[in-house]
Amino acid sequence: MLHFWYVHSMLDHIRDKNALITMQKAGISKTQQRIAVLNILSKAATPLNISSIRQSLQSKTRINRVTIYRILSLFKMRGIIRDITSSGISYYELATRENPVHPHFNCLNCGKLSCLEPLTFSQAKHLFNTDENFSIEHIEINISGLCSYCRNAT
Amino acid sequence: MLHFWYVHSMLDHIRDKNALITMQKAGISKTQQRIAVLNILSKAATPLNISSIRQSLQSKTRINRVTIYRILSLFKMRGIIRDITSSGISYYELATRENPVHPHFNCLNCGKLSCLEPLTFSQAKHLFNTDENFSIEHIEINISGLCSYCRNAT
DNA sequence: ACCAAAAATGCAACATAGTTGCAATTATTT
DNA sequence: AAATAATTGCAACTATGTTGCATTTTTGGT
Ligand SMILES: [Mn+2]
Ligand SMILES: [Mn+2]
Ligand SMILES: [Zn+2]
Ligand SMILES: [Zn+2]
Repeated sequence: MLHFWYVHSMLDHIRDKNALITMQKAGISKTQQRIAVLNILSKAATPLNISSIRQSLQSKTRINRVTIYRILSLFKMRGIIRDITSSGISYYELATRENPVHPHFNCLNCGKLSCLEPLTFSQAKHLFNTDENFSIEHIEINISGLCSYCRNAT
Repeated sequence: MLHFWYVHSMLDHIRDKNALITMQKAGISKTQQRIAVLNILSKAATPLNISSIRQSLQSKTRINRVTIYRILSLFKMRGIIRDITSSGISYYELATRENPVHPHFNCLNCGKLSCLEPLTFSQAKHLFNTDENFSIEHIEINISGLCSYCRNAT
């Protein structure tokens, strides 16, 4: 019989190792706090905001509020994560090769942020009449409405 | 000879009248503070954030910080204005028939927010593989990079 | 494994955005 | 013009985000 806790701790172990490799590659020190933040983001199914990250963290690692901001800022600079600001709130998600920039859907009822299928940069760029003199560096698309759960739970 | 100040005060007068008509139509009380906020937004060439609105206001009308939030919130509810949240900051612009929802460009250097040509809702909606069970209510597109001024001023 | 240097964290203090309850003021209605 | 209804100002509060500096942890060399 396969024990749930066993599989779980095994996955955690793999994640820890991946976290270390990521930081190795980025050339930054491997601290307890950074590993913890990275693990939470890699476990997450959707982008997380600061308060979600904080909640997930405080049950495991002792970590200061300021430290989380500094870690997220560093990770972003190094291209390890990217942030999405939807309706004024910053969310964070892993930025890997397999996970390119994509639009997001924000449920107006439950607040959940979901990832949508990616649009290629050129696809998106083609849409905007920027024959103008803007040099586009980033395109952020946030869609809002009701998620399937909230729509059916009237 | 045409006097600058004369044309200016004439335009101000027209704006005041328009503001009153707008609030009449919306069925809300016509207060000094609301007229002031509406005039600032109708004068603006680009969407304004709270601090810009506050700065423009304090030279003319005495108005409390909280009141501005309440007015903007009311105007938004009544469809008089719409807000754009680009990189975590809320901006406000007039929402008229002649000015439909459109993408915005945020200069990463000078921070200025510019309005881009509108995309029709169906055009935009067509882009996203939302054969999924989301009901789309709003599509927000924020593009960032360098504006012409900042790009040429290297 | 140990030590010094470098880097990261924790803490306190601060800044700004945004919200709420309630009393004072202003707008609307009669 | 007075009564009523609505709006505003004020104080207090929450949440997010930033900075300087002392303490702790990590790193790299021995
Ligand atoms: Mn995503
Ligand atoms: Mn605009
Ligand atoms: Zn929902
Ligand atoms: Zn610029």
